[in-house]
Amino acid sequence: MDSCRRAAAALEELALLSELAGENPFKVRALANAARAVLRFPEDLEGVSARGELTAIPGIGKGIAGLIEETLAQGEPAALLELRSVLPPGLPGLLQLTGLGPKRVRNLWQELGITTVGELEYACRENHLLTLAGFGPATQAKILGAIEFRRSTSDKHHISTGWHAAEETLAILREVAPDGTAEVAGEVRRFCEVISEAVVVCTDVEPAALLPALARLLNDAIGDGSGQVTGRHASGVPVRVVSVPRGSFGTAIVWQTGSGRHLEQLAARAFSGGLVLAGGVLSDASGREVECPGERNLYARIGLPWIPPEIREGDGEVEAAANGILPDLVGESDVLGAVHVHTTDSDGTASLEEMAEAAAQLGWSLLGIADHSQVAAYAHGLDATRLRAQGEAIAARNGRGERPLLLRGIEADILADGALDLPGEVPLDFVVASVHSSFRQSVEAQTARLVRAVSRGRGTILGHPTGRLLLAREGYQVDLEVVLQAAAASGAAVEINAHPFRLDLDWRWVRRAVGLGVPISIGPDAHEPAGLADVRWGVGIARKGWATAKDVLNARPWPWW
DNA sequence: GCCGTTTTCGGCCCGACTGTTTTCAGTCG
Repeated sequence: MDSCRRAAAALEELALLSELAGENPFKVRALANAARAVLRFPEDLEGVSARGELTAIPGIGKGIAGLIEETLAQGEPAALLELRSVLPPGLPGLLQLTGLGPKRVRNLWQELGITTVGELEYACRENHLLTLAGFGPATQAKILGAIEFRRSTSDKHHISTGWHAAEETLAILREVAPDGTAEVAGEVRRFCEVISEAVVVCTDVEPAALLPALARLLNDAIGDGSGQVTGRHASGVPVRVVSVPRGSFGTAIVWQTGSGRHLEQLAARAFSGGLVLAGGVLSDASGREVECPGERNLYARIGLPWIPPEIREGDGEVEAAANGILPDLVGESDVLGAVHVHTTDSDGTASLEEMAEAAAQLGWSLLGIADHSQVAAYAHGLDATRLRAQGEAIAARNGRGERPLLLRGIEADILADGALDLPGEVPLDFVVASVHSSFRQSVEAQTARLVRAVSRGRGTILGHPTGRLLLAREGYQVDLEVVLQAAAASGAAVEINAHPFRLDLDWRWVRRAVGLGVPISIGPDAHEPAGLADVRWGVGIARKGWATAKDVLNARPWPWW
């Protein structure tokens, strides 16, 4: 499989650079298609190549087969090296900015010599872009805004990135101190959608061994001499490791996990009980440390039950804990399955059967299939005929009594007039109403479209209700309060789209939805079998929003079945 | 660059939106 990934990476970069070089767009697409085709190819390419059967793979012809052979033989095709030497290395970075595509990047480079984000920003501030045909003041301002947005978010990371950095750090700590304790803390443990660092607390690590061990994983790792090491994971996430004595672990991990407000409230309770909680240490009146080897010890010392990390935001949880009314949060084991799953019928990489099989392996009893609707032609969206055929395949499978039970759904775009792109009169169990993010209308117009989609009522799930930071562009903004009210009135659900690169529902809105009785639907937006596990981000955010099992659509029988 | 028995040439992914135009190019999903 490694050969597939290498070939796909080479073809993908070739497609990107060819596009910047102004190649025939159809050739560019052929390269990109081929990259996808080999990535999802189930067999190692070395053998296929040896048998001379590369061109049997759909999307691979003589030309691209040659490129793949070059990649297998010498690492990278000559054409890629050639393009890299011709194009400035900063150009692909410019493409990352919203509003800049290959044509404009190429124009900026050739006409103004701009090859880096820094040069582009300078040119915007000096009004140089106005001299280019097709560039006006609005475009220049938009580009400047995109640069500023990127800068303001460059130190923010999606939780999945932080999660992986933390897990790799944990693995190293467990290796160097097999008898010690090491746990994730901080924003990752609180399940913040967007994190700025990954924190791990550990015990029993030889102080002299800590830095060298972590330096294997982290760039620019430095120790502060008191057991704390900081560095940067390859993904860009800053990592901080705090090493403490066993007796201090409970206090330390509470201190490193809670938000500032949560800790303030804990400190206030400690103080009223004659204790001092400060600087990650709990002390008695005489200033002596009160040992707490586990979190429960600390909470118990200040008269509280253990509080789940996800809700340690200082948002009422301390009071609820004191009154014994903490919610019994939904857990991964409560989830019966997932909705919003794609197959090869649209832009997924696995068939209906393969996705169902992967869901069965997770022990799920239901799986909601939601391929794209016809307007999403870029994703090979389904028209009425193909949707009906898929529905029949689903009914046939369900008829054989196989598990999981498959639900017939569709991810339908909300069209410009607010209607859903539903292909004809095809029986469906549910609809994911998905906001087309290229629709950048006023807040009122966007909100009205969502309200109209949600008002279809039961069986409707509102997908992409809002962008969190990673997608927070103007066009996504809607008045969620109005939309949630409409959902509450009509019985529709609101989806936490838990795609690994975005979470489309801020936990504060999850909590509001729970308050209004609007069901939360957890959609992994999985395009491949492994993606089904991404439902964990949805569960985490649901927990963070104080959702219990009864609040989550996927954790209970659907009322409209 | 890939594909195809109605095609070996002429298609290939469509619709909405924005900003720049004054009929359309570029971007996005």
